[in-house]
Amino acid sequence: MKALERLQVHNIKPSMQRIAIMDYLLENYTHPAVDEIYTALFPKIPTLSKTTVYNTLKLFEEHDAIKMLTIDDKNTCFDIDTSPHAHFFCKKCNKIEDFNLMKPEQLKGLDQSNHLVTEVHLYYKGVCQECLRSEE
Amino acid sequence: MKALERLQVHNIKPSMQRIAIMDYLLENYTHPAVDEIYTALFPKIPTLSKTTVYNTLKLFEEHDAIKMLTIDDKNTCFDIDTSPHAHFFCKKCNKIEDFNLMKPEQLKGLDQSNHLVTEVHLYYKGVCQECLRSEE
DNA sequence: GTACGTGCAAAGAATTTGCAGATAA
DNA sequence: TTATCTGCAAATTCTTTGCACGTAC
Repeated sequence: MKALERLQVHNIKPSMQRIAIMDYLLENYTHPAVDEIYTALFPKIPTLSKTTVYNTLKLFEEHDAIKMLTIDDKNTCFDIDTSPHAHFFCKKCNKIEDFNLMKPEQLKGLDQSNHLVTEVHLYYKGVCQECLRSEE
Repeated sequence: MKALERLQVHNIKPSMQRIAIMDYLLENYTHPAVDEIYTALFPKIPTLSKTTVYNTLKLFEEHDAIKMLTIDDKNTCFDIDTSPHAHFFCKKCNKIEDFNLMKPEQLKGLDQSNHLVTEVHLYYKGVCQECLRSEE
């Protein structure tokens, strides 16, 4: 899917910067943080500012075009794949990879992809009962 | 389990501050962030500094006495329960609750605890194949 | 006395905000 | 025109670092 098309599908008004950022996300499945995107695009768009990257990613997320990942406590990362899937975070090189859901016996220890899995984190997000009530 | 005992089990040399912080974690299953712990303990220990809270939590984590949670991108939280379990993060009040593992049909939508689950995040952490090789 | 623990102040890094100029419908 | 988009600079927040003092064995 082309960047422009994807913006339109999610009701995001296109601009040069937005297309470039969406394009980067579509071409690079590296779950990039703000700085990676900024550094990659700056040579092509020398007027680009980090503020715009922040603004744009926030906008994309609000329109459900991307998903925010809070795996790495140093950097917020973004995923163009919004469907439910798991991730693997290497605590040494800090890279995030997509990961197939694993069977319980594969958790912890060495899995078939030869990564050493030491931690499993499962989070749900949403709105709790109390907050739902107070919204009425 | 008493705080002192838990420190000893994990080979952490006790001190007044360490006991107080461990005690707070054992008494409050709120998955507190640094600031919550600091604010709660400061009245009792007026000389306490945030640096010490940071140092202590880092030390606890290194000794596997607590687990760091990177759910909320604003605040790193800590969990005294190091066994594998799921969490629920309310995007409105920012509270983190323990959550039983849910069946797939309960994911997304309203579960039996009446929280509105809108996102499911599953992360694995560890060391990737490349980094394992370069360690040899 | 030596090693370790604590805490201040400063530095550093990630992110947000305010605002003014640029751009587009 | 009129609303929206962009980007600079400053502010804010979270976290780390350097260092000196204090404490304990």
